[in-house]
Amino acid sequence: MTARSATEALDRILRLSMLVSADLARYERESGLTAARVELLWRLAGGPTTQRALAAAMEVTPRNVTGLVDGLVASGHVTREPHPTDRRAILVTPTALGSEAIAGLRASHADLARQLFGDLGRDRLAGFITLLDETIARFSALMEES
Amino acid sequence: MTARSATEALDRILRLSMLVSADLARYERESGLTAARVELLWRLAGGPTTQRALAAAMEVTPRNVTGLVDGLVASGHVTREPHPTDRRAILVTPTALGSEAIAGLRASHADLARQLFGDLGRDRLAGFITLLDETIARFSALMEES
DNA sequence: TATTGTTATACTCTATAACTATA
DNA sequence: TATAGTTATAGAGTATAACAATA
Repeated sequence: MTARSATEALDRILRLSMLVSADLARYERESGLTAARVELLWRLAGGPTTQRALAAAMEVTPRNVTGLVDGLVASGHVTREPHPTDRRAILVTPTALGSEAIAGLRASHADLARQLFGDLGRDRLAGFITLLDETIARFSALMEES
Repeated sequence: MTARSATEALDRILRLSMLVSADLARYERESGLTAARVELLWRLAGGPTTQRALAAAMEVTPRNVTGLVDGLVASGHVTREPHPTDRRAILVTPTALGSEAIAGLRASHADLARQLFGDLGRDRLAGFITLLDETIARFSALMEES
């Protein structure tokens, strides 16, 4: 049995990241949405949201959100509604089409999880999640250092 | 002990993907290169390459490669050299600066792997790699279906 | 005829800076 | 004075289509 190296593990993580990206790209093609617009829609799941809050959540400039919302308004996924108490602000609000897209995202996510891990077995799944959590914790700590 | 769900595992994978992206973004800031240019440089590790081959490898249009190479020529990372036998073709060739950047990428990769998995222990590391390989295999199969 | 790379054009995401309307 | 959003401007990545030079 060959000893496995740390680099081999990192290579696997990178490969999985690429697969996740490819899967997202597939969803984009099918839905006609782009990654940034999907992310914005995803963040509307909790209800109508101001552009300022979206910019903060997405870690992007307010100007950028203006453009993304323009696109989603044009495609019919959201509308700009007046804020009930603050006349400066706008509530980005999903339309029926937008809500359907969000529901589709959730369903697609759950389906992928089932197909990837549905047959894994309880104990191995728990062990895998533990290892992933440890990796995430170390990675996060490294990112915060720099 | 709570039963862990497939969705929890997929959420971890997505979180790790985001961390990988963030780490790449950090490298971009430090090096002054962009993700697409880093990927192109990375693919020059095997030696000078035609733009056509780069476009095929990166799954991107030839026109796009023209722009990326323009940028890397301007930053001094590569030069365009004539192909020895095909006068239509160009060999994108790393400069000393470009080769240094590629070496830096490799070093940074190895360092990250050591910091993430260096203390994991032989058996747990081997088990983790096995789980990751299984996940990659299932994911790849799913992507090829669609 | 087919291939390599470029020019022309266009769309999206991203950023900074200046500005308007409102708080 | 501070905040929410827009206009103006710019750069990077991406794409298609038409074209020149070469194979």
